Amino acid sequence: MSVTIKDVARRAGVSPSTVSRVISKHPRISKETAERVTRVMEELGYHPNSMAKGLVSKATYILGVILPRPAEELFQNYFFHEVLRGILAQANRSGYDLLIASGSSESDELETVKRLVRGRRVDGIILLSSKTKDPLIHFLNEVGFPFVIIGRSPDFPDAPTVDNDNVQAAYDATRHLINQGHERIGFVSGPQELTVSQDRLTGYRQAMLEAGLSISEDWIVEGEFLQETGYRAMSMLMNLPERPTALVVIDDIVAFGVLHGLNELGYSVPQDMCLVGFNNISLSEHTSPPLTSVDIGTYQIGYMTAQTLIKTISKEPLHQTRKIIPHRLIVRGSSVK
Amino acid sequence: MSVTIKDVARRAGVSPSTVSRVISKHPRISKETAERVTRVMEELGYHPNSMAKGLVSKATYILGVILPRPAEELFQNYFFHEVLRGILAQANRSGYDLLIASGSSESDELETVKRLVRGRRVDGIILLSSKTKDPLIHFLNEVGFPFVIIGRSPDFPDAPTVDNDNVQAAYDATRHLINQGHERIGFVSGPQELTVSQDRLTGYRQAMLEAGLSISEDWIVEGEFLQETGYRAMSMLMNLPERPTALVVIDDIVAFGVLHGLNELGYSVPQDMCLVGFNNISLSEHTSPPLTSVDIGTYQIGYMTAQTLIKTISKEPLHQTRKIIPHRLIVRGSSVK
DNA sequence: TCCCTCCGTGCAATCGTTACCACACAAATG
DNA sequence: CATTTGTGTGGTAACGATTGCACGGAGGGA
Repeated sequence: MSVTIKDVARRAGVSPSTVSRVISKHPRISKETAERVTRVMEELGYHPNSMAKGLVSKATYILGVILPRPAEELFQNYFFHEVLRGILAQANRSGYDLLIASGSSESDELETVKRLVRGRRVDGIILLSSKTKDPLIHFLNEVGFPFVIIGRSPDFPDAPTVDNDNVQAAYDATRHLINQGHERIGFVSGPQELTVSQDRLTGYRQAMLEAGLSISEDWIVEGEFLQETGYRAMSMLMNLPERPTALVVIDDIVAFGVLHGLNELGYSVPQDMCLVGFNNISLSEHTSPPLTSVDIGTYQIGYMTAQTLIKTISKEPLHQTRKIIPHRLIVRGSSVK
Repeated sequence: MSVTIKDVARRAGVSPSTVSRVISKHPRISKETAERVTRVMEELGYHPNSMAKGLVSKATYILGVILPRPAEELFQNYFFHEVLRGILAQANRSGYDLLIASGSSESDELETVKRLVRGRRVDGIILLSSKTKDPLIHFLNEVGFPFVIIGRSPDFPDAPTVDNDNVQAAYDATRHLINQGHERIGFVSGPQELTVSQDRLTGYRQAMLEAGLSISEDWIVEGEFLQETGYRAMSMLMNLPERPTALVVIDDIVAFGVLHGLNELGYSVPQDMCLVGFNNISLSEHTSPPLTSVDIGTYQIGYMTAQTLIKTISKEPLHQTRKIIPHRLIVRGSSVK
């Protein structure tokens, strides 16, 4: 049916082994033969059968990406998309394809990963979210399969990860608000079990403590990565007797919800409330007022993750198992009067 | 190394053929054997090697998704993401995985597709964008490889596609504005070569014509799927001597740019300008004012596309090669005074 | 009782590559 | 000139599954 290595061999007047050697650039092949074979391959439109190749070489040149489950409602659209672009770019550069998968429940997800690993469908796995007590990490760690986590996992300190210094990032964001003269600063968080929520909350507390400012626990609202969370948080916070004058918000999307709610109630940003978000998604530049946000180098996270995974697969030593991508506070209208 | 069908066979006291038959639910296998083998498979944590399987069966159970090139700057983040979720859901339900790929240039992209097809890396391909004179469609059509286009391709009317009735959708959006009493209505478009731009423009013109309203060509601005386009279009349109009082905007993202620009210049929506967008992304509910938008059933598009492709792969006849997903106008504050 | 049919299972070829081993021949060494 | 070293290539056995063919035994009909 389709053109195989044998067809090329016959047409070029050599053996299949020789063709295989030409493809893998074996040193002991004569220049003339190599050229002739290459020409024939192009003539016939030959491409090696990936499965035959994979069967013998035990490599698929596919990286698996496990998406967070939509069911958990913590699907960070915009963040995820940028990360994926970064992963894809680096994977392609290194000759890898990307297989994306998800599960509809935790056990389903684990089953999927087992299938991918045991069925040799991918050479390595990228986990896009990291929570504490993650059974996926546990499994991958146990069977010794190459994987990289985006974020960090306190339960498996040796697992390779790519992450921001989220504590420092939140510290910087909070510090920025303190520098503007704010004393009552609130924090709108994501789901507790995610390390990113925990870390940013820590950074916020640190900055407040260091500045000698006290935190009312009413100022800390937990939710999900959705505008609804921001909207709801806003109405709770604005009804407090002693309400904050500024907010650090876990994600720009959530901050949009806050902004919208404030607008609706006739409050003005930054006069009545200052806002700082995270992720610096492209829309943040185009709200009214534009949103101050911590740029966490989302694309670069993806890029670096793929690179780390590929190194792990080819058994190159990693000089550091925990890579930190630098962040940068982008100050815009939502936080300066 | 890893557990194979032979290990299972040995442990269960049967031949590898029998194990294979148990897996594929061959009818002529005794119930007892089937149960015993199944138990052993679970005990050993056996998963069939996907490449050995694929080599002989000539099926990979992988669908390829070709992303639009970022270089073209027509990467519709939010649209794409929802579609992908739909594709993924349906693919998983049918036992398929998803491989995503893109190219950095047109020829690179074609090369990637050739590699996927000829190298038997995927069983079928989904094209996420459809433009006129698309070399990918030409190639896939020529070699007779299963594929489905999201959108439509005027050059290949027989190719299976999943699409909206974009002419009608834009007609409805425009009609809605006309019903509100507007007479000078503008249109902010995406790249000309995309069929979606062409179709929506057609629908807009149709509605205007039918209502006996004349269109000034100054009211039609072409750009890309970016906020910048909206921002720029807005400033051009507001400087016209006879400026429109309402706009149909090709995508919500672009409409955000318009909205932001208007806010910045102190114009108010909907008093000074009414807006209708497309795609009804989740943020549209949370702008100030909330954005009226045509919901095109993005998730369902993905879902249906995967379903159609899988049918094509298994050579089931399609009762219709061109599937239309219904749209729905969601009226919000940006278009009613 | 004999033959035919059907059921459950094993044997062996096959899918398209890779990689080890062998071999012919040329060049270099003593 | 004999021997070693090296170069370019072919033959063949894997890799881990599927599948057509064959075969022994049980059951049913004549």
